Amino acid sequence: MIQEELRAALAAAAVAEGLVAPDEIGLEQPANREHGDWSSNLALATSKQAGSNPRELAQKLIDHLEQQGLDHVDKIDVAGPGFINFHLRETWLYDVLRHVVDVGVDGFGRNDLGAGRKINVEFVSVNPTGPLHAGHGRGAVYGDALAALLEWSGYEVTRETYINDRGVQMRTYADSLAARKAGEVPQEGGYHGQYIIDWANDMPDDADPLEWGYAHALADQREVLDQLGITFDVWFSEKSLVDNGELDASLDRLKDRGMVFDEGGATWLRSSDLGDDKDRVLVKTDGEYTYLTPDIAYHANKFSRADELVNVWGADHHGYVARMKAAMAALGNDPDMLDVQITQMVRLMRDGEEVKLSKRSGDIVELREVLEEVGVDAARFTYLLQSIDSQQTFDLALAVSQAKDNPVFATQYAHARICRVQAKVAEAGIERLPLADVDLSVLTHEREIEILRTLFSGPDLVVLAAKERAPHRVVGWVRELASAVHSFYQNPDCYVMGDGVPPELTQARLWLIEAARIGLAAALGRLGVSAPDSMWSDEAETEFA
RNA sequence: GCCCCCGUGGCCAAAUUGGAUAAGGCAACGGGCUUCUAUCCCGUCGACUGCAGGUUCGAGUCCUGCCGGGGGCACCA
Repeated sequence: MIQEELRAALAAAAVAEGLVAPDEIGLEQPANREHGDWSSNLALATSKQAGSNPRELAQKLIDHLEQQGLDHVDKIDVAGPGFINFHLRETWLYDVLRHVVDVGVDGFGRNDLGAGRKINVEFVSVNPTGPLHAGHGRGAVYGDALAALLEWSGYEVTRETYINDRGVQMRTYADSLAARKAGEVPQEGGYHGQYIIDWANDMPDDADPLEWGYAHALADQREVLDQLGITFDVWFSEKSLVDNGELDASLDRLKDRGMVFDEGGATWLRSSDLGDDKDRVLVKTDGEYTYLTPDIAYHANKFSRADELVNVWGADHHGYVARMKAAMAALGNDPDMLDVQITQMVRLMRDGEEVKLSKRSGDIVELREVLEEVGVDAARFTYLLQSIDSQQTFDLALAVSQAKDNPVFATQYAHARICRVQAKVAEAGIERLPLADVDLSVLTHEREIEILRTLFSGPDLVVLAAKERAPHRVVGWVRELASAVHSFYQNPDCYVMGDGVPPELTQARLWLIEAARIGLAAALGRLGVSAPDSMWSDEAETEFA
């Protein structure tokens, strides 16, 4: 593609000028179009070693570049402090269009960043002691979208969740169910939610509260995750690690490596030697393990199956990161291969009012209720709108509104509009000719060029988003593409067919919107959001007509 | 007290990970459109990027110290 050619040309120019070119030559698409289509900071980055001022150096480099007779390049100039700006002919964007059509929805954005490395993405991982809440939805959708993004980028991905199916919380939960079943109030520190009362009512008299409660909670969580379109490759049981001796084995390994000591009747991990603020208890004085201990065995297990680990944790677990990394280092794993992503909190709003409690139960709002109110597409898209580093406001009313300020609607609508135009054109008996037979050089309108430029930036953005573990960047991109499509669609000078639109232009525009459709469908698909052919059901359509 | 995240026009926010003149949306103001099936399109107004230093050719972005908001600091999970 064009940027490789330009990079190679810049590298050659640097050599010709007697400079050592940086490993990665800076080349980007400037925000301001007056600065050309591509811009390099090569002269700025090397002016020191050249011992000359950046603008003069840039001009010398340009002299070398101009001798190379580069494809698509119209002119090259120096700007600002010493940027080298390439102004291209539109022909390079027609190559972009052909490429997008060639790779299609499945191939668009696909890249080899991961080079087949195995990566394990662990998310959700909540106690099987109750339903998933609205807040859990963010981590769930983020983890799933991140996994898809990594698959897109050439990783071999395992989607995994960890079930804390043993220990104090499970017993407390079972006791709370039993208490409600007996018509009593759960003890201090027990589970007091409305759902415990409901579930206790459903529990058969002869059921074991621990087993029944576990199965019920798990089934409940799984049902909602299924609705959300999230499927795990592995549901990993904490209990299994204890039962099969893996936990003791990892504890022994820590002891053998001298990372453990006894004090005050408890067993401690020397985590303070490895970056944690303090040492941590592994085995309590009562002989019970802390939460950390099986989790260490679990992470060791994951490292035996994958090259890299990603954990998606809620903000309330951030204090736990340092000790887990320390534990991995203590076991001889590379703590840098454990990447913990912390999701900040979600505030639910409806029409400007904060929603704290469930309408149905009066408890915390369940994820199920969010899905019922806004649907899967809107829920997924909305959860993914912002970086997980910042707190989120999720407006339920906005997520279902059919207006352009609803990002989900606007984005899906762009896809639907393209489909409607394609259908309309087909109905008119106009057939789309093979791309090779179509002259794309008639695509010169600003709106057309904007779509092509956005499409071009997609694949690079996918790589960046995968590196940053930031699916919201893909959301931002697809919104931008949708916006470019709407502007094109709305502009009377850009009609695909109709009076005054020459057949050649119709043909070129049909391919243009098909390329845009591919970009939209590819990105939405990876985010787990549908790309509809129409925004309105058949009934509504009839009504409107 | 210590740790993590955030702080960008009146409000919600983006910024190619250190680039040029800091996107876009809401609201306000001024025009226009009624379509290839949909509540739109174009323009104007509005920002010492929380504060103070530092590094750099260049800082919203990196470093230090403050201020403000949220979350966390268990032999709970």
